Amino acid sequence: MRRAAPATLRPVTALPTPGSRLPRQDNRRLLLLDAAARLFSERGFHATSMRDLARAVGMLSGSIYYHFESKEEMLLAVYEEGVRRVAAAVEQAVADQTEPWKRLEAACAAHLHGLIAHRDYARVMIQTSPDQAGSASGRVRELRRNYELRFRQLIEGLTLPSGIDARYLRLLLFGALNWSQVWYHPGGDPPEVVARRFIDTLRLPLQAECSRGHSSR
Amino acid sequence: MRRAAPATLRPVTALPTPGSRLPRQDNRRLLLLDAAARLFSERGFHATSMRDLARAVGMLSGSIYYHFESKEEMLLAVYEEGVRRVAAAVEQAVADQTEPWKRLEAACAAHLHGLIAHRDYARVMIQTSPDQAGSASGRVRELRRNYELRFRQLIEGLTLPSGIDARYLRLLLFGALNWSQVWYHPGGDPPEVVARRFIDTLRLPLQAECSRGHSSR
Amino acid sequence: MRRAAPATLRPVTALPTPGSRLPRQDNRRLLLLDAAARLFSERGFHATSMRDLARAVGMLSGSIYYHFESKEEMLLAVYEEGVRRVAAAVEQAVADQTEPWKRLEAACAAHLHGLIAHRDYARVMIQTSPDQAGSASGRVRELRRNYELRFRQLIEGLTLPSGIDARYLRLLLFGALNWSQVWYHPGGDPPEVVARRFIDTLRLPLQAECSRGHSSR
Amino acid sequence: MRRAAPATLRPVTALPTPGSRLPRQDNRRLLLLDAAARLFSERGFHATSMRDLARAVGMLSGSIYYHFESKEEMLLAVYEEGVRRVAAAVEQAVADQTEPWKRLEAACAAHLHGLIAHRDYARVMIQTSPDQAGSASGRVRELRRNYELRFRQLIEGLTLPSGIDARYLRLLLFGALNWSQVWYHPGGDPPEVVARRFIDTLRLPLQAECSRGHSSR
DNA sequence: CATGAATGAGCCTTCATTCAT
DNA sequence: AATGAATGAAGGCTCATTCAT
Repeated sequence: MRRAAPATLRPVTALPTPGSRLPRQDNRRLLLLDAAARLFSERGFHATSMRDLARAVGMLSGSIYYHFESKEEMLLAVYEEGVRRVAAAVEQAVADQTEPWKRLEAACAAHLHGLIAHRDYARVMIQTSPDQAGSASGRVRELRRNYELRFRQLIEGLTLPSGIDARYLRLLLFGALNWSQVWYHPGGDPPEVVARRFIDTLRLPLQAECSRGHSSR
Repeated sequence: MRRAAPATLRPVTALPTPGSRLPRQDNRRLLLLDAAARLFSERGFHATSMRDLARAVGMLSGSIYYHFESKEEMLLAVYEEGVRRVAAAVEQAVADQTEPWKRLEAACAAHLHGLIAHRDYARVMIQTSPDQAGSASGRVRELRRNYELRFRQLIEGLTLPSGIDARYLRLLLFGALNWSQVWYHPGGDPPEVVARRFIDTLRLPLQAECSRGHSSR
Repeated sequence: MRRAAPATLRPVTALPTPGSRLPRQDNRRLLLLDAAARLFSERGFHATSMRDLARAVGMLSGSIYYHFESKEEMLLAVYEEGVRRVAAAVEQAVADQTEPWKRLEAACAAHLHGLIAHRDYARVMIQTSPDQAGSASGRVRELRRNYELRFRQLIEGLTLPSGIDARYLRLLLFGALNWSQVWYHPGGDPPEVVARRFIDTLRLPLQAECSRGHSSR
Repeated sequence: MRRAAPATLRPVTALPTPGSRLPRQDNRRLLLLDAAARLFSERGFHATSMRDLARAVGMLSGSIYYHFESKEEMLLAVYEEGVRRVAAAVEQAVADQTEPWKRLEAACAAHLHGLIAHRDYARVMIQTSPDQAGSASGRVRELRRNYELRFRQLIEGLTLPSGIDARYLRLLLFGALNWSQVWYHPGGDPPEVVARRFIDTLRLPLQAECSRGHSSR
């Protein structure tokens, strides 16, 4: 390999099928990506040095540059991998449902589950604001918007009582979900439960209100 | 080190009592604190250098050490000032109300308003996780807990329908409010409106549900 | 001093008048410049590290950056100082003469003397081609052209026999003079002698030819 | 290290003898040598990396080491090839002439022509001073002296007017010729013209002076 | 012949911090 | 209160080179 293609184009999470000969092609890049996700999420991007990253995978700092062009490229790769993983889970979860509230709940659960299951990647994804991503800020902004679009669509699919603004519902929900990274710690309720509680807090009353609103008119 | 009294013990934002003269002594410290809040919030703590801070107030980097013991002390000072400002606003807003939902709404509005009015300080406050605060991590954790306690109390004062968990309601709300820093930009709805929308999304249905629950029993 | 002004604007070579209080203001910058001239000329720009330079004046590599913005700025400063010194000597030498060939000879002697007396600066000046000066290439080109202009003028002042091209005479002479850095070593003929020999090789016959040409026509 | 036969012992530029096949063995070495000549001459030895060289011929940096033992060996090989090419041309040009001034003129023209025709090699040759050639400094010095010897002999063959020093004539001429690399650019006068102009500037008057000197004695 | 992957030293530069003045 | 000058460690990155495959 002359220059590593962007992570997102490869099935990075695909486990090698047992008998396959897909050797360890690029396992170091993956190792590095995992280390980067972990250290960036724990200490922050700027507080993590290339030497830290190298040490974490047992190589020398210069060797990283065989796999990544720069530290910033690593950040972007982590970010993209994070988005990729969570978005894929959400997409799949939504596909199994048809009822709008169920779809939203499934998406929330998958999103939350993703934030927790891929905690390192997700924290980088959430904490890296476009402004701080340097030359990758455009790409980061694009990835963010794309991902949010999914939730926008799901919420637009709901029937809401008058007086409830879909935009604020989305912001409320999205904020609440993402903030979970601040307080969630393994050992608490599993993500599915958290998601259901959140949705219940909003859905039951909203749906009720909505039905009453309809029937009373 | 020369002098540098502890930042947190002084009422740095206190307006001069009518007859007093502005405490000339330390207007540079305030300038520095503002610059730190702004730069830390824009670029992040690690991406801001002491030279940047010095340049922002027109001094040389070494001179900062007359006012602050270290860069980390500056971070903590910004953090504390942020908490101080927002907490004071919330406390005052709550004091004006007696009805539980009104109290919560007022607190949310004040919190949101604080996040926006003191944007620089608040962003530092929200983005600085205890883990990343180095030796100040204990103090940061303490400040966070204290502040959250206020919201915990306000929510415990509500009468909620069965099936709605107070804790998740708090997490939902708190997350939603704090996440506003990601999407809020001046020129959109003013904080009072945002707060009302958020509360409405939750309160009206919840209250209704709750009343029905009460009346049907 | 906040940021060092370019070397050429200051009377860097002026010895402090005995009683003056001009302290040692910036003596480190001068020391560094001398070291840079020496090392750049001995080993070449790229083969000299900032650590080498720092060691040569007894400081640490980072400290250099208080005096110079970058390594390239040092190169340019050496180059400019070299041009400044040699050009000043040439200018003064020319001023003492009126007869065209004498003026040229004086200029050559001063140029050669300059190359030898300020050997380190001059070698940097001669070996640094604009292409290799990076972002300073424009400035280098400009300095070169300015300096050459002086010789162009001096040669245009000569009366030459037909068939002798002033341009090639200039190139011949200028090349011969500058090439002296390759072969000159202290202990050989002093620069004045070298200059006289060069000029004699060209002048006597050219002048003779020229007179004959005139008289025979 | 793998193999890398010494560069200098092979007639690298030899055209294939009519019936022979092009020595397929080492066309990559030639390619590399050309690339090295070009890049070393354009950017300088230290500013050219092995990666640059590898990229220029479409291989990876490690692969160079099959053809050359080290970067310095490449420099020496370019240097030697440069000397070889120019010296061969000079030798052949001189062989065609018998009259001393004609021989010198032919040598100058061939030298100049060589500097221009093999510009990349020649610039490396001229810019690489023995001091900067590291462990190859001895070899470089030897090559330089040998080449200069030819010109020394040609000039000693001239009859010069008294007062003209053969040594300074040589230095003048050699410097002037070599300096052409600084100012020569393709599109100007062809090398033959430049050489004739230079020689004319010196010869005609010198010869005239000399004849007069002879006839008047 | 060449590659892929790594090494380890070294590069230029920036950093937070110190301290005499 | 602040500056000028420096420190020493660390930063991201590039380098020539190696070597199993």
